[in-house]
Formats: sequence, C-alpha cells, structure tokens
Amino acid sequence: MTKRAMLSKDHPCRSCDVSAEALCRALDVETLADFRNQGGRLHLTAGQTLFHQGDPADCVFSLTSGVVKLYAILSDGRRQIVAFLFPGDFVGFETQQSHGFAAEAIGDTTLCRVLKRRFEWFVDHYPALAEARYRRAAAELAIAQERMVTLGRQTAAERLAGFLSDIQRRAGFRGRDGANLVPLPMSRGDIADYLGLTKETVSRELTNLRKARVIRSHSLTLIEILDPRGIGALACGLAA
Amino acid sequence: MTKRAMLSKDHPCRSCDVSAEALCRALDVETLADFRNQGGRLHLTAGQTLFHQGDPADCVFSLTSGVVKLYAILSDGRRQIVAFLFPGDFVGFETQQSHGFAAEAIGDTTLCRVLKRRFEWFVDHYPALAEARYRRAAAELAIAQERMVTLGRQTAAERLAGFLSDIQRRAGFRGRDGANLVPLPMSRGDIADYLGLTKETVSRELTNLRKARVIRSHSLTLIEILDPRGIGALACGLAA
DNA sequence: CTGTCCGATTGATATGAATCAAGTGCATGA
DNA sequence: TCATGCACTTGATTCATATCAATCGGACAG
Repeated sequence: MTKRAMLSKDHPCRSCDVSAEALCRALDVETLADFRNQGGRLHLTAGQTLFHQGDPADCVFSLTSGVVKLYAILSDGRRQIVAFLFPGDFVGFETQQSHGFAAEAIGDTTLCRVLKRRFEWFVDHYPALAEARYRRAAAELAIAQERMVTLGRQTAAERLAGFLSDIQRRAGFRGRDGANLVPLPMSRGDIADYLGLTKETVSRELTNLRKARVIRSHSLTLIEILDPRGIGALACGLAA
Repeated sequence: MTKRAMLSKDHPCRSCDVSAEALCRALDVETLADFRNQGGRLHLTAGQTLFHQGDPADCVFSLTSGVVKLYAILSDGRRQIVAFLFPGDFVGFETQQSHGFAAEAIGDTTLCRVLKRRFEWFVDHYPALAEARYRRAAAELAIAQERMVTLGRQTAAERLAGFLSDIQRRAGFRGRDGANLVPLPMSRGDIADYLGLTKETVSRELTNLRKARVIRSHSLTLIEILDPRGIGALACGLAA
C-alpha cells in the first residue's frame, strides 16, 4: 500500500465497520495510519481462546466482528462470565502484568491487536486517545457496578429480562416487518454463567417469557421481543 | 495562609494522612496549592448522605477519613451495596450527569470536594493526574469484575471469607500482641447487602468461622483473624 | 443500678433456584 | 432416510439461603 493510501480516507481503519465508539475513532487519519502499522488482525473461530486466565497481558484488542466472552473459572469448575464483548469493545484495561480473566470467541470473530507497549506510546502522545480510553474504562465500570446489583439482588426472571434488554440495546435489530429482534449467539449455559444462574433456570425463564407472550423464539439463537414494556418492567423489578 | 506556606512542604494536602494512592498524590506541591484552592473539606457523621441516586454529579470527592458506602436501592426496597470506600478512595468516575448510586457515611467521615468541571480542568492540564485517574478507574474495574464472580458464583461462606480478607488488606492492622485485627465499622445488614446475602446469613457464617476458630470477635466491630490461611483457602473456594 | 432500645444472634420454617434425571428436537454425517 | 450427538427443554427432588420469629446483649438515659 502506498503512503498516499495510508493517509487517505481509504485507510483500512476508516472502512472498518466497527461501531462509532471504538477507541481508534479517537485518532485522526494520519495518526491512524501510524497506529495501524503497529498491529495486526486476528481471526478466531467458535470456541477458540484469545487468552487464558493468568496469561501475560502484553496486547490490547479491539473487537471488529463477532462476540467474545470474558470469564473466570473457580478451582472446582464453577464459571462466571464477566462480560460479553461486541464489535467496538476494547480489551486491555488491566494495569496488571497478567490477565485476570480468560477470553474466548463465540462464533467467528475478528479483532485488531496492538502490543500494549505500543498502544501506551500512542496513549502518551495522543491525548484524545487517552481521554477515549478513560471514558471507556469509566463506562465499563458503571456497567460492572450495575451488574453487581443484578447478581446480588435480582431474581432469575429479572436477570433474564435485563439481559435481553441489554443485548437488544447492543446488538438488537429490526426485522423487515419491524419485528424487535435479538440475537443470542451464546449458549444457554453461557447466559446462565453470565447471570449467575444454571442453564436449566435460563431455559425455564425463557419458557415463562414465551408463555407470557413477552417474547417469541424464531430459533434457538434469535428471539423477538413482543412486549418491550413488559421486558423493561421486569428488568427493573417493577412487575410481580 | 501566605503564598509561601501554600507552596511549601507544609501545604495542608501534604500533611493529609490519606493513603499514598490518593489521586492528589499525582500533583506536585505547586500544583497542589492551586488544586487545593478549588475545593473544600466536608464532614459527615454516621448515616449522613453524601448524595442520592439520581442527584446531579457535579462534584468529585476524595475520602480522607472514615468509611462510605455506595449503593443502589430497587423499587421494592432491595438494596445492593456496590462498594465500601476507604481513605484514599475517589468518587467521581461517572461520565454521566447524575449519580447512578447513593453514597452514605458509616461513622464520622471527612472528604475533599472539588467541582467536577474544575477537576477536569486539572486533568486536562496535568497529564500525571489524568494518568492517575485512568489507573484508578482501571483498578476499580478489576475489583468490580472480581466482585461479579463473588456475587454470581460463590457460596455464603466463601463470600464472607473473601470479604474479611479484603477488609483486612485495606483496613486491617496489627494489635500490640501482633494480632491480625480487622475493623468492621459497617453493620451486619450492610455486609449482607454488600455480599448479596441477608444479615441473618452473615451472622450465622460469622458464628461458623468463630466456631471453626478461624476468627475471634473482640467486639461487634472488631474481629481478629486467627487463621489467615483458612480464610484465604475459603475465599478462593478451595476448602470444603 | 435499671429499664429501654436496637442491632446481633439463634431457631424454625419456607422457598427459589440448583441438582438430578429424562425426554425432545434439530443438525450433521453416513 | 436414518442413526448419532448435542444442546435445549421439562420434570422431580434437594438444598442453600431467605424469611419469619424469638431471644440476647451491649450502650445509653434516667
């Protein structure tokens, strides 16, 4: 690629269809050209691990397509999924030397990878990137604190309703008939480990929502929200 | 106070006995003098509210003495304490206009308060402060993620053991006889709402630890850890 | 001292979700 | 087309923790 192309609007990062919130959006075109030369693309298929708990944390990642789960495993096999990462999400806030959590792809996934040292050089030299990184960390913190409320004090039905709302907000889309569609690319077991429940309970609560005509299943991995109000009310713990 | 005093090692912020991790430590003496003029001290007594859920978030705070609880209340009264704040801790990472959580003093408390706009001016002009703020936010995020594991997947006994370890690390001290002392200034109900349990369960589990000779109570608000290994093993979910 | 109050403890019982145990149904390959 | 496997669903039962209900005990006022 010519230098001209690197600096143009045709720069590959500019055509990246990742969400507008991706950290690299904080960089202007010329900086982006430099930045891009630092990293590489990474493809993962379903079930492949990006890193394990305890691995050295020497890279940062930006998710461009697919979904990744971030999780901890306790000594006896209990698992807690700390976050599902969607396109535009960033991995690499940890200031420690090693990853406190494992990361694994759910389905095909593409990421941009940059050496953490290099990334930090950019952060030091481009205040807008530092600012964007801080804002993302603060936003993640707020999300994590909300999740404490869910995990500590909500019932199974409330957790699931909240989960569907969240996914709808982050990855939901409209069908051609205007249907409120929510993709569930992760397994019931993954949802359970995200919500602090078992897969059986997740399954049962989905059935309840279905029977209450609040949702409708198009397939195992695609549901439709028929009653957004109902979901919202449940998620807030307002309904009985 | 003379300008000379403001710039000297005798600057009041320098004699502040807050932990070395306080954000203001990122500022040098001269900057600190400017910074100090922006804010004020705030004293709260037991049970006083610093701010409510939904209040405008126009100030940031640094805790210099005492303990504060940060919590959410659901519509039916369920409560989740998201964090206990100790001296050196910072409040004000939220990027939203309003507080997502309420903050209330547990016992007598002193805080430094700075208008958020002013604080942000300092952040923009002193990269070391921006860096320190980011690192604190990232550290809080890691703590929050660990807490998801606790709240989602640990048993009552594990949660309590982990809690005692945490408090010991943050606020524990040695008795004159070398005893491993842990202050518990918050009520059993507060501990319960922090751990996603009830006060009765907290009380019972404390009794179990006492009977197992893992801890000893000096008073309601001061316990001694007799068997740190035991506590540690339980906290990790290693013991039966 | 003594009574009162309020948080903590302890006990009895209830319950939501986990666990254990079959099915069901869809996708995949022979 | 049919077997095979796997994830999901559904049902029966158990269990950890919540809830309900007495005490207990230290702090404090009178």
